[in-house]
Amino acid sequence: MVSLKHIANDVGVSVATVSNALTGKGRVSEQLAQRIRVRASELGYRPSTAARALKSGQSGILGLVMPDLTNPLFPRMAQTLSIAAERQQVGILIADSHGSPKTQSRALQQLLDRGVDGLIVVPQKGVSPDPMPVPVAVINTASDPENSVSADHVGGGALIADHIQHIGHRHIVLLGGDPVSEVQNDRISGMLSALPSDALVRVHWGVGGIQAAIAEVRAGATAILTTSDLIALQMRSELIDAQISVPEDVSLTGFDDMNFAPIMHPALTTVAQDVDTIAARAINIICAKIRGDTLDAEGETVPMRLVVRDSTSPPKNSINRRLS
Amino acid sequence: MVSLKHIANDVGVSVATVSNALTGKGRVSEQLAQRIRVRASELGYRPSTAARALKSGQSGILGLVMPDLTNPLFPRMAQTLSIAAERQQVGILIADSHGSPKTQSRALQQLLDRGVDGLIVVPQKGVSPDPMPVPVAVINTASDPENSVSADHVGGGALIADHIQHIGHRHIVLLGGDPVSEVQNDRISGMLSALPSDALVRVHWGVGGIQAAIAEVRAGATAILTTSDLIALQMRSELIDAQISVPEDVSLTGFDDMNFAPIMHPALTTVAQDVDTIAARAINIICAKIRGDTLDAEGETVPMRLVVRDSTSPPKNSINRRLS
DNA sequence: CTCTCCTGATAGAACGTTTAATCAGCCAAT
DNA sequence: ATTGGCTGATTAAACGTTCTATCAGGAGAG
Repeated sequence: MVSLKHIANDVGVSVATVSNALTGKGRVSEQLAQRIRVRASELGYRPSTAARALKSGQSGILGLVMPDLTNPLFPRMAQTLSIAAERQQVGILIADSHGSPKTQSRALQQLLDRGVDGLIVVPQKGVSPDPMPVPVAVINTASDPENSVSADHVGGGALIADHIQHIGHRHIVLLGGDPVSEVQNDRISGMLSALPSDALVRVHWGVGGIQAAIAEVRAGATAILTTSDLIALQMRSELIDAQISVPEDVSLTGFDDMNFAPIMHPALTTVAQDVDTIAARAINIICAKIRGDTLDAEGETVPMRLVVRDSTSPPKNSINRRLS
Repeated sequence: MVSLKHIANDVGVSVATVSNALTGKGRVSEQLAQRIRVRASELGYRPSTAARALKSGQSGILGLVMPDLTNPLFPRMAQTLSIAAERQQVGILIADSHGSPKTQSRALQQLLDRGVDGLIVVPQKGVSPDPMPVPVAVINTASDPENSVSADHVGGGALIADHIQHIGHRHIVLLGGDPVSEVQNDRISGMLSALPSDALVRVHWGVGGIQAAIAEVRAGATAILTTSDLIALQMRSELIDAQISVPEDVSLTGFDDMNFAPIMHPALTTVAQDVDTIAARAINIICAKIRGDTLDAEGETVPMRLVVRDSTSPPKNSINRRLS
């Protein structure tokens, strides 16, 4: 391990001068600085982050807490975060909160003990984290717009519902996974807001909802809007069993544009979260707070993007309905 | 930030005594130690990892480098690693190498600069990392059995091929994604090894392989064995278009047991990596090396597990074949 | 009574970096 | 000729922890 002292001895100057030369902070003649820089790189000098952290009180590390690392959005989130973090010269320490609020706060504590400079938290359903001694950015929660960055789930729901009503559907099933989830509720309410008042709309939840949806289709529903690609995939399976074809008999949509959505059969119409923007914005919020900057109204939600594929089409009997 | 010095002043002893009392290393009378511990916890003392790292030269942090964080195995890997790491009191710093060997070595360098104590690397296809100044555990590479832990891809291939031949298939297509991938080659060769010599076997690769497989099915093939669930899903789509039903007309298998495999239609027969064991073993290797322990022959591969679901069945004409 | 041994506690250095304070020269201005 | 200002470099302290060496004091042995 080659330290400032080694370089200092080697070049024949003091440690402080070496430090100044390398960081460009103090007063060093340009030629000496040059000589030091060259020698440092020759010796393969790497500054000790531990020493820096100790002296400055900043570790240059951010903590990332997710409720469930197997959440399909985690990979993309992690990737974008790590790229954005790399650009800002900070590292990302991950922690899993295994879905339970208790382990969430334990995970937070662990990260704090590791000396993270800030936290990025995707909170449990309905659990907002306690006030923390370091800056926090919360993802996918609209509760505290100051610290949070979230996809516009309501807008996304509206987007896809508008697409569906626009191509002529009037008897529609909305299918959610878990009524406790704030995110899923937002999506459903967004859908509801975009559907015309003359439409016949039914909302179902959970596993039982899938069978209910099939019954609804038998009763004339022409579209099923789910709050997750996973639910859509499951629904698709049941529809095959029930001999109902997509999109001829019924249109089907997902949510999140997961990896398998484009290669489903038919390719799934869905709505994509702009994970990149969300992650980048979260990093920005955190870094700005750490530097003490006042950030200018980053609180808005990030719009979602409609991805129309093959699982939606006008209802086969839409013309009849319009004539009636 | 409350430090040893605060506690020392508060209790009226020296810093060294406080340190000894809390770590239990020096010689402190039990009653004094008790008093110090109580006071420390009252003041909410948290040892500074930075100072510890500086003094000891160990950061207590492991680096995890993956070729692509959107890889579907990453979440489970990250989750298990983070749990195992938590148990061993170490943190996990993630880095993405975006698929390119160049950024892989940059990512490694970045982690080293952050002072990680060890590295867990899932290397690029065919790229083995340079010798490193810290212990390294390589995942899914059989090249260096000393440092590496890998799923038994060959065995997994054999497992699924054996299942297929066992239920009567004799005309079989093997479908790989990328012939450059060592992992996929292992899987294919495992399949080949388990198929009886009287079977008619064809191997196809890449996107063109999907159409080739369909042609093969038209020519009498009764099973398609892919090297990835994603390929299987894609194949499934094309089979629907081609009016070929699964598993009645053709059996289909995947690899990896990804999240969507059980909810595909029909639910996909596949082979699961024991990610938990792999991750735990990687952590063990790293921690043992860091402590300087000699580890006892952990080099073996981790067996895979066959998951039989609904996408495989005996070929409809298997009886005819057996009679002939 | 002195010497040694043991226990319980302390002083102080060290890890590598940053930074405020200081200092030696040198030139110009009073 | 003393003062003041400037440049280029150094000294030393500090961050919080660990750990070796040291020390005070009491007990026991000679």
